[in-house]
Amino acid sequence: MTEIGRDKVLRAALELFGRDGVAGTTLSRLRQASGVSVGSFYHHFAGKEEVVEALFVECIALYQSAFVTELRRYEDPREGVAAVVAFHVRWCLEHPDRARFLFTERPPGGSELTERNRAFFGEVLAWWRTHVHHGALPELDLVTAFVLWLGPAQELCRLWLNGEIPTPGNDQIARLGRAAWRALEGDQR
Amino acid sequence: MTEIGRDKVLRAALELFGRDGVAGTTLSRLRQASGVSVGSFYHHFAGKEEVVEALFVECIALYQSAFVTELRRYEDPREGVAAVVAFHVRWCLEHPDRARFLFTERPPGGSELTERNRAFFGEVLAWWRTHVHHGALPELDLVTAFVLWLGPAQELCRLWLNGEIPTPGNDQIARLGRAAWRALEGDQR
DNA sequence: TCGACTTGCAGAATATTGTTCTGGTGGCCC
DNA sequence: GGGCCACCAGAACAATATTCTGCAAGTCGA
Repeated sequence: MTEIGRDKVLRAALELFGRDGVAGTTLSRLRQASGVSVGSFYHHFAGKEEVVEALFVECIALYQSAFVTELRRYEDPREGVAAVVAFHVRWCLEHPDRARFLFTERPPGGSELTERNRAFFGEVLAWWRTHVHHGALPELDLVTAFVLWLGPAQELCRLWLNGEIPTPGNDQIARLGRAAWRALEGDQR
Repeated sequence: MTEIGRDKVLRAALELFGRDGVAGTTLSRLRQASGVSVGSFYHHFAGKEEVVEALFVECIALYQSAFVTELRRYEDPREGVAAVVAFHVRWCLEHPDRARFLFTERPPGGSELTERNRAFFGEVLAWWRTHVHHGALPELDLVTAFVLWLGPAQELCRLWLNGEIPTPGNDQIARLGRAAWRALEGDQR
């Protein structure tokens, strides 16, 4: 398990991709920042694109696992919905590099990614359904529910990550949580 | 006003950037697709990045002007809010190349862009305020209002543009419009 | 009408960046 | 030891982006 070189690249990539974007990061700078030779780099990765994909998987795994952990803490759907909205924003604020990379770069297509997404949505859906069953949440299709739930928070984060708005405050985050609940609760299929 | 070469590049870039992304579009393909020589290209643009910026400005100008036109058609705030949500999604469906470029690429920093954005938000804000004044809409700060209003639609479009979900249907769009209204209306500063 | 000047263009030459190739450690197993 | 393998080094090469030199057609004032 001696993945020292590989990990060095990924750590450096996280910072460089976050700051300068994937396109703005040259391979030599990435190598320079990670202290890795050409040969070593291509030993671990097929190319730049594979670094993107690996990093994407790593970041999204972190995000999704924290997301699910947070979600599971809540029995009450109203609390859960608001909590996850707050979680999303706070996660972006606490991991700006990872978030910028995840949410402002075009996602790569890799199959591991779709696999993880499937699992993730499965978890969320399970939580959702238990509450639908009890009549607390409407039976929206998952996509609609998802965008109503997290779309505003996501858009807010993107604006912040792009430097277009100041850091969101607690009251603003709370407002998004309450609004998400109203948006979700009111509609019936 | 003989911008023939320049325009040929922009038209080709729209298609190529939309399909393959900025990073995936090489300069030679862009030149080949637009039938423009190296010299001609660099006569009109300082480099690839400037093409991105010019195209971005062009696309966002189209989008924003259509947005404002649509918005102005509505006196009733509830109708206006829902109509603009629908407009946003339909605009993406009707101009997938432009939308993909605008909403899935990292926005460039140019000053003309911030200028246009300022003007645009000014227009929207004006509409918003007239209704706040009449008590029909809450006095949210513009950012919060904006993400609540269009965040879900925007996220839905992004998912579609990335090929992750099927084409949104009319009922789904209408639902987002009604939900946006509930999200906005309920909250007071 | 001349000629300085500009705009738009062509393509060779060059610089920058990404990828492949050849090889060299050092550990591990037989 | 010798074959094998993960890891690494860096020269060589390929692809891509950018600069440079020059040319043709307009235009504008003297």
